[in-house]
Amino acid sequence: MSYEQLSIGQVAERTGLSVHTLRLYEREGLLAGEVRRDSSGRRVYSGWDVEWLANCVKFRASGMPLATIAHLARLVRDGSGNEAERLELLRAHRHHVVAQLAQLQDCLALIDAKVTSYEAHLAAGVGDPWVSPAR
Amino acid sequence: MSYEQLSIGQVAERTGLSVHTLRLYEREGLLAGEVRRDSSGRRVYSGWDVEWLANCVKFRASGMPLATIAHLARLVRDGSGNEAERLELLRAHRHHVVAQLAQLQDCLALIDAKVTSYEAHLAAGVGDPWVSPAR
DNA sequence: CTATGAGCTAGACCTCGGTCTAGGTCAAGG
DNA sequence: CCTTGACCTAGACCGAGGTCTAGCTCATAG
Repeated sequence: MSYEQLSIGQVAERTGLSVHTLRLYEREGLLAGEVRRDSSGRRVYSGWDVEWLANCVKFRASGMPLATIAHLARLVRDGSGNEAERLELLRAHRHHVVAQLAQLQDCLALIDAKVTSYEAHLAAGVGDPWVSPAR
Repeated sequence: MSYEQLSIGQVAERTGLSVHTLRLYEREGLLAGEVRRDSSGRRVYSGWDVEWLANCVKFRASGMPLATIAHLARLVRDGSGNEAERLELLRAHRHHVVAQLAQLQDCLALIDAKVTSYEAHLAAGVGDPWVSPAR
């Protein structure tokens, strides 16, 4: 089984992150497998690194701070024996995500109410649905 | 009908924002009704302002930038005649929120998969479900 | 009369997450 | 040989969104 050998530019392309950001993430300890270097010091990523980074992108998109991802990465890097801690971390983030979902649903309901009322307003010429009371 | 007269501290209490943040929001133009002042220059908020701010909080929680909220506030402040623009702005944000919901769902699926696999791992002692391949 | 507490302004400061620059190394191609 | 382009490091810079400080004005309570 031969591992893919990817340059930072290729990884940037497939993860959607910039090369700058990839180097930042590495400095911040987000990578779960230490990055090897070729003979002239350039980073060599594996396909597995790309998968891990794709997960990082999702974690970021769901509001996980870099420090937390770094924490998780360290646990994974440290190998077996801390699975309970990883699970705990994931569950904590899960709670966070579920809370965000609820908030977004809530906001969506507000928007939909306003949109509906503006549509009615525009169609029928009824009063401004979001007006400050005269004072 | 008598309007409520609220101090900045009371508004902070009921919106969950700090007084600092309330003043920031005002400077940034997020308020849809200009804030009056009492005889000695202190801000006097109405119940309507609090409602508006509660909406702002939801917008913020769903990722709307301050500048966009300020834009919406300006439209509302300017009064009738720009309802179509407000509607457009709300619809744009709605799209944004829906996209975020999808991303969060996606992330939730990832987390749930990992959580499930860690639980199985911990219960049964099977292999580390998130291990870097040996290399 | 004075001390306390809430509010005021202007502006400094902070964190987070990127983004970009300067100045250098290296390999391949014309 | 020389240019081009991708990569390297270290570190500056940036925008967003808050948060806090200094120094002031008031009103109320003791």
